[in-house]
Amino acid sequence: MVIELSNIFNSVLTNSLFRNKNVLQASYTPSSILHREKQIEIIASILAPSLRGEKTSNLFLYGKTGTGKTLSVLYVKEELLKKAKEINVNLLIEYLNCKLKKVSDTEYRILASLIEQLGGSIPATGLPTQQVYNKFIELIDSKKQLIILILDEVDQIVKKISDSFLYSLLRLNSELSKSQISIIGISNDVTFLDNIDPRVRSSLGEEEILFPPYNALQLQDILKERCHLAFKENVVDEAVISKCAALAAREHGDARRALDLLRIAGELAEREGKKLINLEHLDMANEKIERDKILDLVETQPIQCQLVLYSIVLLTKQKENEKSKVFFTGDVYNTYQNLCKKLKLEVLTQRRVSDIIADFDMFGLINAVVISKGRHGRTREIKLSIPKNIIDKIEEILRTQLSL
DNA sequence: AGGTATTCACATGAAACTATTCTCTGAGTTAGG
DNA sequence: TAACTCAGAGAATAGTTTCATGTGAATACCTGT
Repeated sequence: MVIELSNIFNSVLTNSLFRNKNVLQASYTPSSILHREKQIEIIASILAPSLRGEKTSNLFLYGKTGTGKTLSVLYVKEELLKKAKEINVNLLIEYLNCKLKKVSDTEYRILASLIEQLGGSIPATGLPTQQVYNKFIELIDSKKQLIILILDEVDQIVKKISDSFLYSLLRLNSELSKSQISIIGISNDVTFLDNIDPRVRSSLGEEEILFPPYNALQLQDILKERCHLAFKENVVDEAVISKCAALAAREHGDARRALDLLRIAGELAEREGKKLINLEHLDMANEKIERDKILDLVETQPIQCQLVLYSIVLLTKQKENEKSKVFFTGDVYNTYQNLCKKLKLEVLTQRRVSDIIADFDMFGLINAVVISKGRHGRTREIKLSIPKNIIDKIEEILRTQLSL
């Protein structure tokens, strides 16, 4: 056993296709950012006055995931800091991703983590929020300086806390005497600005920059560049790259997705002991990403939702051999009820189950269309919209999680 | 035959309820002066 | 005495139920030919 294992280890060590896998990870910051020159230029020109010690406009960046928003801001941040140091200006730029679990839940935690980043400390719980505010202000205002606050995924804040928090952040300047603060908001929800307090809107969106999705050609460029660093010579050929770009371009031009795809394809090829990545690996990788996404979603659902899903899976299997392959909300609810009784769980109302079904529809797990069957009422026609092989896997997961 | 009314089986909305989490206050505890 | 800790009251929140209202077309029911 020991020997076999060491064989595996050794083959991984010697046969690796990768030169540096990190390059394909989301956290990696490339030295040059392709196809975002314009955006970076605009960001830089908006933030540039900070080098003269002037307050800059608030800035709002939006665009779909994987379009280089975070990357671009962080790049400008580094460059700005470098320059600021050179000419000796007191400039502080803080980046905070509001989506991180430990951060995002409450106003308190956001402030706390901001304070922590600024070098202060605060107990994890127990203090009144106002006091945390004061401490925050005190910390910022302790000396004359300019602060630029980058809030990644601001939409999360609003979703979880309401926009009043943003409002007070934006108005912070009036409470500061020595220093000044500007805020950069990043969001991948394009409609975000439309449904928030107009006061916040006008003030956060003083300047707005849209990050359009990459097209397939641009993705190719990015991939090529990274491939060079990530893989050894002759591991990836042109066809693979262009296919990879095409796949990702279909997913609203998500560069992160493209890189993941390539990395996973590489890992798969490596595991097979191949010397180069071919198109099949890419397909497998694509499928794997898709599958992982779905399975993850299924696994993290609360138990009642899982039960509803399980009912749907059961019905799908049952209807497989019958003439009419469709079934309706009522059918799902019945099966669900039976399952609940069997498991001695409390039964949710039909109203709720209806909402849960609507949720699954939104996730894309199922396809539910409202139809009218005339005299026989109105209901949803439900279909699982998942490849067959994954359905089995889901059934398995649900069965173990529900201990059926 | 052609038109109207009914009716089903849920969808969809709003409000109320509930259990859990979060915030905040003051009492109690600790430690340093 | 100031700083810290912690329990419990009160507020916020998410998940759910209750109540109310809406909906599209197959079907039942007319109506006049």
